[in-house]
Formats: sequence, structure tokens, C-alpha cells
Amino acid sequence: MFEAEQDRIDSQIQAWLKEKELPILPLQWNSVPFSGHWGITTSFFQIASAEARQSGAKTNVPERAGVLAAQIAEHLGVPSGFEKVEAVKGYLNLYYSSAEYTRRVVDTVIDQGDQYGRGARKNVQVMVEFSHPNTHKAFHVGHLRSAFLGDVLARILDGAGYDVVRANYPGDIGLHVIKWLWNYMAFHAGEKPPVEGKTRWMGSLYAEANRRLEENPDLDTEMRAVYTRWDQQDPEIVALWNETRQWSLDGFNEMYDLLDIRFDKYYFPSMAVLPGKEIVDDLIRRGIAEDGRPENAVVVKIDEKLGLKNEKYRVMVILRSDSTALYATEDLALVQMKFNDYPKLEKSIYVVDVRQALYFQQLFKTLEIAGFPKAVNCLHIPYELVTLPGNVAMASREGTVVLLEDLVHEAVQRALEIVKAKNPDLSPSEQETIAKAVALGAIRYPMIARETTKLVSFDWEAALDFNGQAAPYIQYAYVRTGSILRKSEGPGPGSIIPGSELLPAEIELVNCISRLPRELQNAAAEYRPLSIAALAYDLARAFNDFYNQCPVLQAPEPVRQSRLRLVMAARQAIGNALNLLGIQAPQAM
RNA sequence: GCCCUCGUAGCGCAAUUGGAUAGAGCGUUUGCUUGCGGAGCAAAAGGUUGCAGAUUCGAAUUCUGCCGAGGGCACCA
Repeated sequence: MFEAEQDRIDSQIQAWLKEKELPILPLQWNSVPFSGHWGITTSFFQIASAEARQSGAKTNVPERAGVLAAQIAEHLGVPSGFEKVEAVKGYLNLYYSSAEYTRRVVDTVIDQGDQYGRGARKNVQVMVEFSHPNTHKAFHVGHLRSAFLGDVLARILDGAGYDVVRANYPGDIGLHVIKWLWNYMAFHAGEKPPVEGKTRWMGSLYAEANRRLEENPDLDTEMRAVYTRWDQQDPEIVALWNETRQWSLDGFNEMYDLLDIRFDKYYFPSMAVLPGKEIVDDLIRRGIAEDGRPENAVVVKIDEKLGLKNEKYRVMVILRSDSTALYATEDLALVQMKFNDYPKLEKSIYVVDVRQALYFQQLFKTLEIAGFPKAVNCLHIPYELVTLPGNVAMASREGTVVLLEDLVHEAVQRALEIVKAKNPDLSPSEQETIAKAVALGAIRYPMIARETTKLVSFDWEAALDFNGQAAPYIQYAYVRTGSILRKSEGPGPGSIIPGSELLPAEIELVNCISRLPRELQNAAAEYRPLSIAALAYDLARAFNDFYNQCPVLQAPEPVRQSRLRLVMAARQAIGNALNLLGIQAPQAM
């Protein structure tokens, strides 16, 4: 937020280094890492080290860096806008004039409102494909991670200034769908899903189909015959497929509404079957793919094509030996459809679990070999799975799943009990709204507040714990800001410079508030929702600290007004951070 | 066999991308309510960052080798 000041000092230092004929290296600036202190810092180890290398003489680098830092500190004096400069152990620390800088941060946040933290439009279009649930199956807690990660990634990219297309790619055809159709026709013909719980019902029939096929493997050929009929567009099968597929999609839409997730564009594997097969034919014609039918599948021997000695991309199957399509067939076409639909698209991001990492490498590499130029603009963002305690994977087939609707229901009930106890005066519908916001936030937060490379282990106790480092803690801090402002009799006056006696808790809070724009750009560049989740928590913690140490309403003027302004800014910053995370900021709780 | 990821406090996780004293949470122990909301706050205890080397002024972070866990490798998605 204070790039101008930093740049000014940076060039002063560079000029000084040049004058002294010292090595010129870019300085790396960070914020002062001590809590309660606020400023920028850099170090001179690299310069001292480069100097030692040049001269060839033996030098004690830390010592020399300390000397440089001290000399530069003396040269700089105390630049305007700063209140203290110190050289410590090779570091140069410049502390902001807290009062002046606080005013600038607070004014900026209040002025920009819900735009605070957001980046300028970059006019760069990116697509985030995520969630991609399978129709005809249950929607369980394991599916939440892609849904939340993708949603938050889309929010972050949008906030950072990108034009985001949110895409979903529900698996509406494949062996799982055929199994379901086969079971339905044989044992449930004519049945309809219940109005409440469509997805649960679809899932239970899927599990049943698997049970039947496992108990009696002879049924397999009967089931696969249904696939052939679908593939040949048998009207009866296609009609049934369309109807039942819609049941699933309706159920998914209800869940997305509940989870506050929306999509701009839907793709389906089913619509990519024919274009996919054309691509396969083309690859065979051009000698890129090898056609082993009818005994063997159509494959691309990627390593061989690239002349690699070691196994890396291995062999990708792009069409079954019976000429029915698999996901690879469809994905080949899907990649191209995306770039045709959105000619300006500069990045196509796939948020899909890590088990498919090799598959995506194969897919993109095959397209590259085939000469599709946009293949290099495709990016797979892998994430680890959600497991049950004891590292048990959730499998729809085996019924070892926690259904989303069960989790949401239970979490809302627990939250509602607490809300009722704490807010007995609110109307039941208001209580319900708050309970939902708290429950959904609590479910969402742990899915995005950890490294994507790490497993999330789901257990009921942790998922329903509303205390500690969790979304409700952040929401609670937000509610407290509102509570103070409500009692303050109207908004504070315009910009005012706080008294110079800012407490550490105030400085830390302002520091956290000022981090939002930078963290957002960073999160977007690294595809890392965790940064924002962590900042939101830091903000809440800093505010709670402030809340306990700095009385607002009882403070004498002008401290009261400046603290009120700070509360307004904190509220805005927390609210904006929660918004980026897709977590609601309730008015009471 | 080959490839990918992970290993940090009893547990589940962070660490401003190679920087100063490795931080919060849960759990444990002890405190804080005529006070702006106690879903909160303060304090204590808890660490050889899996092990061994290497690079560097400086390593939880980079490289190599072990050990341990998970995942992926021809017609599932």
C-alpha cells in the first residue's frame, strides 16, 4: 500500500551503493516481522556476500552487512513518513509514522468500501473448471473440496482483476451412469425421486447397482449392452438417460444454491463424445495414435513419440476397443471446445484431485503433440482428498461416505441451538439465517485453509467445532465490529489523524488491514486460497486483540472517533476477506 | 520396478516463498463476567522441523541419499 515510499528509499539506497562502488543488487523488501510494529525491512547480507566474492578477501559477511546497514541508516536519517530507522544485525528496519499511515489505511478502506483490496482489471480471461460431480451418484463430503477450492479460486482471481469464467463439467455419461440405468430399468422402472433428497436417492440406487453387479458378475455383459445402446443413440435409452440425468442436475443445483456456488458455463462429456471420436480418428490418420481395434484400444504412446528413455507420460488410452468413448476421448474435445467458445481465454484451469495428475499431463501433452497451440495454456491444479478418520477414502460404491446433506443438516442444527441461546429476541427466520451462515462457514473454512497438497481428514467432532481457528471466530469478530458501530450513534466524521499514542494492538490491526491487496494478488498468482483464509483469521485475531485492549465507546475524544474509524475499516476488511472466501458475514450471531 | 506428493508441539495445521526469537488453534493446567456480546481474552506447559550429508553469510524451506505414509502407472473417472 505504500509502494511509493518504499521505492523512494530503495532508489536512495541504490544511489548510495553506487556512490560507494558497492555491488548493485535488487533489495528484497518485507514487512517488519515483529508483532505490534509496523514498517518495512530489508537486509544487506547479499550485498556483503557479493562484495566478499568480488574482492576475494576473507570477510565476516554478517558483520559487514551490519556495518552497511548502520551506514545506510545514518545516511538516510529518518525519511519523511517514517518515525524510526534502525540497523539491527544486518537488517535495516524503517518504521512507519503510525498515526499518518493509519489515517491513510483507514481512509482508503472506508473510501473504497467493498472494492478495498481488489485489483485493477487486467483484461485477462481465465476459466476455472471445478466441482464436476458425477450424475447418478451421491454428493458427499469428499466432493466439497473441489467445489469450495474452485469457487474460492474463482473469487480470488476475480478479485485480483481477472475475468473469470466458472465452468462445471458434470460426468453425465460413463460406466457409472450405465450401471445406474441398467439397475433402474431392471428393478425400479417407472419410479421417481422424492422431492426432498433427490441426490440421496440417486446415490442409493447407484450403490445398489454396484452391489448387484458384484454379487453376480454375469450381469456385466447385460449392463455393458446398455452402453452400446446408448452409444448408438437408442431412443428409449437416450430418453431415460436424459430424464434421470436431469434429476441429478436438479439436485446438484439445489446444493450449489445452498453452498453459494454458481457457474457461468456447463460442459458435459456427453456432448464431447462425437467431436472426441473425430479427434481420435484424426490422430490415427496422422500416425499419432495407434489403432489396435478390435482386440486392443486406441492409444497414444507418448513417451515413444517424444523419444523419452524413461517412463514419464506412458501410454494414454483414448478410445475403447469396442469404440465406445472414455473420458479421455471427451476431454480431448473439451479442451478445444473451451478455447473455441472463449477465443480470448488465456488460461484454462482444472481443479481436479491429485490422482488424475498423470492423466492431465497425458492429455495436455497429447494435444501438444497434435499441434494444438493452446495446450500450454491448460493447467491442472491438483488437490488431495478428503478422507475419513483412519485414512479411509470415501467411496460411493462402498457406502463409506458422509453425505453433504447430512453434514449440513447436523451443522445447522448445532449452530441453531447456540444462536437461539444467545439471541433469543431474534425471529426464528433470522435465527435460521444466522445458523446457516455459521454452519456453512464452518464447513467451508477447513477445506480451503490448508495446503492443497495435504489430505483433509474429516471427522464429525472437528467439523462441528465452532471454536478456535475456524470461520465462526472470524464471523464473530465481524459481528463485534457491527455491535460497536451500532452503539456509536452514527458514523464517525471524515478523515482524522489518530493521536500519536497508538497501542501495539492498534498498529497490528492496521497492519493486517493493509495486507489485503498484496495478499490477494499473491493468492491469485499462486492459486492459493490458503493465503486469504489465513489473513482473514489474522484480521479477526488482531481485531479481538484490539477489542480487548482498546476501549472505543468510552475513550475520550479524539481517540474515540479515530478508533471508531478504525473499527469501520476493520469491519470492511474482514467483510471483504470473508467475501473472497465465500463465507457469509452475519449481522448477529 | 518407475513417477508424484507429504513428514513441523500429544493431535490437526501455519511460517510473508532462503532471513531476525519456528507461530496460532484443539487438547491439558491456571486465571478473567455490575465493562463495546465469554462462539471471547490472559498465562503456563509442550520443538534436535523424520534421519544423514551438501549448497549458502544464513535452511523447516533448495539439492542428494536413506526411513516412514499416501497416491498414480493400457481400455475406471
